[in-house]
Order: sequence, then structure tokens, then C-alpha cells
Amino acid sequence: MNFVHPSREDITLEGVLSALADPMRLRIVRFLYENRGNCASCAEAAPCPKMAKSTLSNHFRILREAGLIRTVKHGVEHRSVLRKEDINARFPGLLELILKLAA
Amino acid sequence: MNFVHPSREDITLEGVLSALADPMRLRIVRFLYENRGNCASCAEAAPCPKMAKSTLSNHFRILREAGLIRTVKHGVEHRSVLRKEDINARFPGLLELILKLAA
DNA sequence: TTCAATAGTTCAATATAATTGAAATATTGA
DNA sequence: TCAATATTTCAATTATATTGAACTATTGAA
Repeated sequence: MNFVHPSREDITLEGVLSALADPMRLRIVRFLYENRGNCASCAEAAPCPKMAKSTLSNHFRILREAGLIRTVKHGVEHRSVLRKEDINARFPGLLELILKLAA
Repeated sequence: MNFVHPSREDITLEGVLSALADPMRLRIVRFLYENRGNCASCAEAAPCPKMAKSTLSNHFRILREAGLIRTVKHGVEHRSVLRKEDINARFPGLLELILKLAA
């Protein structure tokens, strides 16, 4: 169960936009952003308590495949960080603007 | 056959992002943007020649319902304009940034 | 070491959305 | 009146999202 992450160059605008177009995923990203570089488990970053685990897991997979987060195993948890540098290198200002506008 | 457009306040970030997350729709929006306020028929703004008419029509519907374009009948054509002012009033800088980054 | 608890993932089923060809609608010009 | 044009609507197919249930991996306690 090791995760596949796209390299920085493989992050696409289409992928980023469609990942962020979902309100639940945007809330996950905001949480990670405000977590300032710290990892968070899926449960910690969950956008709402009543969401099915499998749905949450799927949202994390979409964020991961879009290149927005990086996930590593850490004991029984899977911890994710926002790939802020990669996203800003590829699409400068986009992440911050979207988070600001979604406030 | 008159079109329903959301009012400025009803334009949502989610709607705008998911409308722009499709490469064909992004090309339509780019075309309209570069058209500088001028209307364009569906056929003129078509992102690729081989796309089915019904698919194109559906993309215009999605753009319209997201509040990105305004469409009016003009003879046998349905002409669309980008709702630049409305989008910028609601989400300042977003449209220009996405178009720039997608360049 | 065994076992239960925890955290996520995968699977299969259902529900929702996108794509397309074909048929329908509306407008104009001959 | 009729054919041409531009686009929409419809129905079928295909793709994507959501969920509960079963599965996997890791840890901590008895």
C-alpha cells in the first residue's frame, strides 16, 4: 500500500482545478494549509464528521493524484501534507487565491 | 427557448472552478476572453472541430449555469459573451490568473 | 504471542453526470 | 412555402462519485 504521487512537472491545471472544485476537498486543503506544513491524518483533516470513510479516502486519493497532497504511512495513520511549494512552483498564486476567495 | 443565467451573487466558486476544470470549456472561455467583450456563436467559439454539436451545446450550458457566460439569441445563432465583470466582482483576479496559468 | 482496536483501503452496488447520434425547434433567406 | 442553418433536447451508453461491507496493516495490551 504505497502511494503514487505525480512529480511536480506532472501536476496539471485541470487536475488542480477539478480537485479544488469540490467543497469537501477544498475544506481538506484549507485545513492542511492552515496546518502550516504539518501532516494530518485523514480523520484529522476530515471536512465533516458524517462522511463515509470510503468517500473520505477517495477524496484524499483525488487530491493525491492531482498532486495537491503528499501522503506517507506513519504507523496506523496515513499522514498528508499540502504540496504547497510544488503547486506554487507550477501555478504561482493559484492556491492562495482560491483559498482566499473561498473564505 | 430562453436562457436562464444566475445573478452575480449566485455565482459560486465551486461552479466556476468545475466549469473551468474542463480543458474544452477553458478553451471556450479563453476564446471569449480574447474576443474582448464581443459575442460569439457556439460554432465560432468551438474548442475543436470534431466535437459533437450536442456536447458543445452541453459545455455552453454548463458555462452558462456557472455564470461564466451570458447567451442571447440573435437570429439563428446563440451568441455568448464572457461575464467578465460579474466574475471579477465576485472572484477578483481568478479568471485572469487561471487563463494566464493555462497559457 | 495472541487479540482486539484503530486507520485506511478496496470492492461491489447504486446513483449521478458526461458524451454522442438522431430527431426536434426556431429563424432566416430564397 | 421550403430548404438551410444553428442549436437544443432526447435517449442510450459510458464514466465518475458515493456508500456499506469486507479486507489489510499496525499498534498496544493482556
